[in-house]
Amino acid sequence: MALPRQKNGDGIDDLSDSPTTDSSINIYPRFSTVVSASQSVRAKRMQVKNACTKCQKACKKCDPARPCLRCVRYGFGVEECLNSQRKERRKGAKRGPYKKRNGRGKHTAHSDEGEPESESSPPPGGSYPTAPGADLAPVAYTPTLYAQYPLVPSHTPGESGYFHQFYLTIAPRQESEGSAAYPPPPQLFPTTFLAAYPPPYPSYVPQAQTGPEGQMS
DNA sequence: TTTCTCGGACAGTCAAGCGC
DNA sequence: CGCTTGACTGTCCGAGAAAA
Repeated sequence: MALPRQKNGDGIDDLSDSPTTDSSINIYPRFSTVVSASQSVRAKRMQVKNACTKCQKACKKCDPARPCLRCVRYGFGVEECLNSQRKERRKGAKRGPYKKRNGRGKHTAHSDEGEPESESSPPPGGSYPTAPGADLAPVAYTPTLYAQYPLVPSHTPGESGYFHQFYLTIAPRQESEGSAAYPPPPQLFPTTFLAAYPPPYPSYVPQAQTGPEGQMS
């Protein structure tokens, strides 16, 4: 990476760093492509477009909300959780002649080898498959539930705020299929999140699948 | 044991170059 | 002029170090 690092980081760690964190639960997405438990291939990593200055300095995962979850965890407010500034791109750099590749196709910088673009890639909006066997599924929070939490103000002028989004990573299945074989449900949120947004929460009622995506408006 | 630091892999962006 | 390529820049994983 190209950023100059400063020794006096903000001293903040990532939510998922601690070895005590239940690794079967992520409160925001890490990888865009869902990989079944039987596959050992790692999915493509997701990145936010613009990390906040705190996460950037600490080289830690950020999320689009402001304050981001990491800042929420450490008690930073909107005033401190600021978008980092991006450098202007250099123009006029000369390049040598292009090497020809075998075969044609869409942008192949990252997909030359391996299977072709599969339908399992989420659409640009960031929806996740909910088909049986999927390891990552959106929690079907209703607007009612979202309304329990503070609206995250948008930094884009004219754009209204939005809610934090949460996704659950389902733990790998046991060998023996069947509902009885699932381990007991893990704690839904890390204690740090619970401290920031204490219960009670309305109980989650699974909704009938009406489409490929969870219901959220 | 927990928190912090940071090297480097990975991902996204976009202008130069290419070919129709 | 649209598509491809690859340089450039940002994000953040994950391992090791430091602190409590």
